[in-house]
Amino acid sequence: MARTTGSDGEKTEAAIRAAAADLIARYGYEAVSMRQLAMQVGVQAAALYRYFPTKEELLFTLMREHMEELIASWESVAPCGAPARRRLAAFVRNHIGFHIERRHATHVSNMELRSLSRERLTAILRLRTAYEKELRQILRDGAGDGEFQIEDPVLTAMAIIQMITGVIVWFRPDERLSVVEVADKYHLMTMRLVGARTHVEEDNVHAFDEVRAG
Amino acid sequence: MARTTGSDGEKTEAAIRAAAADLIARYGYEAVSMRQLAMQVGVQAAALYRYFPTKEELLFTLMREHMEELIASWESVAPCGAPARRRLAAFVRNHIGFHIERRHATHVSNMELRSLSRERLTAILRLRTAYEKELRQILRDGAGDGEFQIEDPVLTAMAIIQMITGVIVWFRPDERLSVVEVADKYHLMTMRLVGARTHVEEDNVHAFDEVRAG
DNA sequence: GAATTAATTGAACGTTCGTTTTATTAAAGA
DNA sequence: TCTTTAATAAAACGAACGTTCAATTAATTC
Repeated sequence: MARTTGSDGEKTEAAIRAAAADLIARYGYEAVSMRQLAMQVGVQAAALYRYFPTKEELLFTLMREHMEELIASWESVAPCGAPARRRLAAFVRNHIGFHIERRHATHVSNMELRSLSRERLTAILRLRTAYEKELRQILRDGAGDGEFQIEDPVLTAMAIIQMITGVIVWFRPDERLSVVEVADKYHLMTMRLVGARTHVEEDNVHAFDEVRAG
Repeated sequence: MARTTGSDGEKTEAAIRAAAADLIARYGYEAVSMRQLAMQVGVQAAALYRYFPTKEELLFTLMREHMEELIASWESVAPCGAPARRRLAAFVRNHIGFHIERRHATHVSNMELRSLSRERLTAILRLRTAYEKELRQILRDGAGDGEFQIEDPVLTAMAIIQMITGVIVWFRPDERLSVVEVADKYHLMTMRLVGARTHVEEDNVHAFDEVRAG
């Protein structure tokens, strides 16, 4: 056998990415073999090497693109000139919406850092740090304005990120809470956490919800 | 060669546990081979099978004992009759202290659930749920008393656990913050998160700090 | 319709995996 | 001291791993 009828490089590559994110999120990078991945895609293992030179390069591609898309997503909704509490609201809501939408890819990006080589790990961490700096700046601005009560913006940023990223561990679609409801609750908890004195409703731009629900 | 001079079963088993927690935390369960583990211990791979029948049983033992010790640790410091805000303080401080002291084992327990068989996974999740229920009850009690402002105790418990467990991702000893300082900061953030109105200082039993610093 | 390119198969490579078996030596007990 | 038991080494097992290569066929181009 050789080339199959209806075969298409673009479709195959997309199928590989999707299957890889799914399998790696579920079983872990090391536990998933190239043969298992190929079977999920519906091809032989050798066919994967037409699209990705090594297994690790495939992992790296998934993680890098996920992080780039996360940053792009934030840049597209960030209310730059707005007060800190509104920017924080937008950050939390975008983060939760993005991560719930891409649970598999997020799981991979969060869990498989140790499977990357030094240089590739550095590249991913650079992206992650850039993203986290956005939150730190919001917290610092809010603390400076007196909107927030924060002694340690770096530690608080860590705590918030871990809290709002943790949603993917337990959230399952079609359960008691919708994405918007979950985002609402985390938004409220975040505002309390940073000691914001204003009402949450005022800060809710609903930009994310409108776009995603659209 | 065969039995080596000075060899001792108890010491070897302890060395295997320590090396396994260290290596698995760093590289992941699937990525660590029995030969690699044996080399770290200073024995041949076959010797490991005198102490653990399979690789997975070794992983399971590490995770189960870690969870049991976590629960025992909480039971030893839990101020049962105390008001909710003091119990919450004790919970957060014990959790952070315990997890920082056992970063490797915690990492394993949090990251390697997917490498367990069905039955073993169930056993670990049962322990984890039992622990989380303690926190949920504290939140419910506090909400009932009016000490806390919480609409969704289950979701809030998840958020708090993820936040305070996340400390092991970034915390390194010998850096700018001590364990007690980190616990202080997380305690304060948690109290804000649950909408506690009282001052944090009153709720701080310092039991954990005294025991560990002793 | 012939030539070229794109996409894939099937078989094979050497390596490493978890695990088992057997033999061997140190320590403990009589 | 002799016997027994505890602890380990050394070698080997079949299976699975990531990856490569040559052959083969579908789609595209001329």
